[in-house]
Amino acid sequence: MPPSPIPTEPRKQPRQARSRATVEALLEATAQVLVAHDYKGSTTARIAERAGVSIGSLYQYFPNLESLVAALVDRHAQGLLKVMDRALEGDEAASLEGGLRALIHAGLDMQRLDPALHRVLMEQLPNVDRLRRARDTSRRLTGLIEAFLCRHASRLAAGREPALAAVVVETSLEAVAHRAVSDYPSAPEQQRLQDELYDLLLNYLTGPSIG
Amino acid sequence: MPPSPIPTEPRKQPRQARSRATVEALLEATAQVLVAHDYKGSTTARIAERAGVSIGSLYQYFPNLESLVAALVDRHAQGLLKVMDRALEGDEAASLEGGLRALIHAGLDMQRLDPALHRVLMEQLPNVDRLRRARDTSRRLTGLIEAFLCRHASRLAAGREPALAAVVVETSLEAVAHRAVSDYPSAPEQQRLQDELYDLLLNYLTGPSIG
DNA sequence: AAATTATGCGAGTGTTTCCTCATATTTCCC
DNA sequence: GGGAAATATGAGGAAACACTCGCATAATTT
Repeated sequence: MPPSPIPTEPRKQPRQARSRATVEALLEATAQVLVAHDYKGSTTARIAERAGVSIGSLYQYFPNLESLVAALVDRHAQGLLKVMDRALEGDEAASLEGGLRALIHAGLDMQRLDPALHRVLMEQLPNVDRLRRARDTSRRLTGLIEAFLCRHASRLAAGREPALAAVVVETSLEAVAHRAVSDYPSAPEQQRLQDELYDLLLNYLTGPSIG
Repeated sequence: MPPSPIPTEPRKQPRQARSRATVEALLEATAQVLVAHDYKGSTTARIAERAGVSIGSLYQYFPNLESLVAALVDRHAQGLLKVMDRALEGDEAASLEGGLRALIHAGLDMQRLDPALHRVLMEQLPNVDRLRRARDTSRRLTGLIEAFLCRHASRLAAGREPALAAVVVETSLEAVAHRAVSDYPSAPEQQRLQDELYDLLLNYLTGPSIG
């Protein structure tokens, strides 16, 4: 039996500055508790306590725990898209090589924004939510990359389809960046992995297409 | 505050055939419940019920819920390593190209063994356990790949270090295979992604090293 | 400054969960 | 066949949980 549909719409909008601060504190506390205790250990009581707010106030703005997490996911995804968009629309992206460098830099930044939070959000959310929202941002991310590749279609290897290549690039970029940040914390190690990532993607895009 | 240390050692060994069947049923039920309800919804009562066993019996062999999941993780990891090992020790791996094909095939098989279970185990486990165990198998997987690359060191691009390359190969292989299986269920789509993956890895290993 | 609206509070309710323990049944071994 | 060891049982204690509701306080409006 798949999990039942859970309402994730916010209960009401904060109107005064005071309540906007409360909502903000709740979101921040949710992030912290999520990181500290995993999804399963994240309880409404803990979140309210961390936010310095009463349980009642929490339920004033969020109908349930899931909606709080959903709001956090949305905000985080917004940040990711902004980072990636800036990278692919900047001057550096005029050349394929420059764009790739910017892309990799952005990929690492995405992980570094709040690596622990990123991890929990990507990995631990209940599947319903996670699949819908995460896949949606992932798709939009892939779309951005595809547009970038199309702009440099002449540089791509013969037979390398931008749509498919974008999926490959996005997936391996995120995975290697993730691993670099979480498994190789030292700066020089990260730099070497970053260089390898550049080789990986550039050779793939411009190298011979065998498939 | 990081999650507290939780004992995950099995409580006692089953001696008779009957109890070995009980333990087996519990593990199988854990897998099923985990897939059906996510980690957060997986309760001891549900697992025992699914296994056709009483709660008491569950606690006879496992000190807590986490230890059950840990046992399942170990068993699954064992399977993954076996699949990968067979691929890299077979005749196909005599050439770099053949080995790569076998590697990719194994990577996809790893996902396909029990994709839903694989997913939950990879994504939803509490961090303590997950980090320790998953990272360990990941490291051993990387080790297998590194050994394979060393055997074909003469084919690698100048400056391509096997140890570092193995990390890149393992990470992107797993990520793209994961995505192929879970996002592109149709056979032809998976085949195309498989071909792209081959290009990605081969061009990376043998193509020019810019870094 | 009174009335109205927005916000904040937290003890309490009903449920779910983990896990124990006293007891019953089965298997083993002499 | 009989005693000992292994295994199975499930009611129930204790704690944790999500969420409500009646009331207090603060801000805004009139």
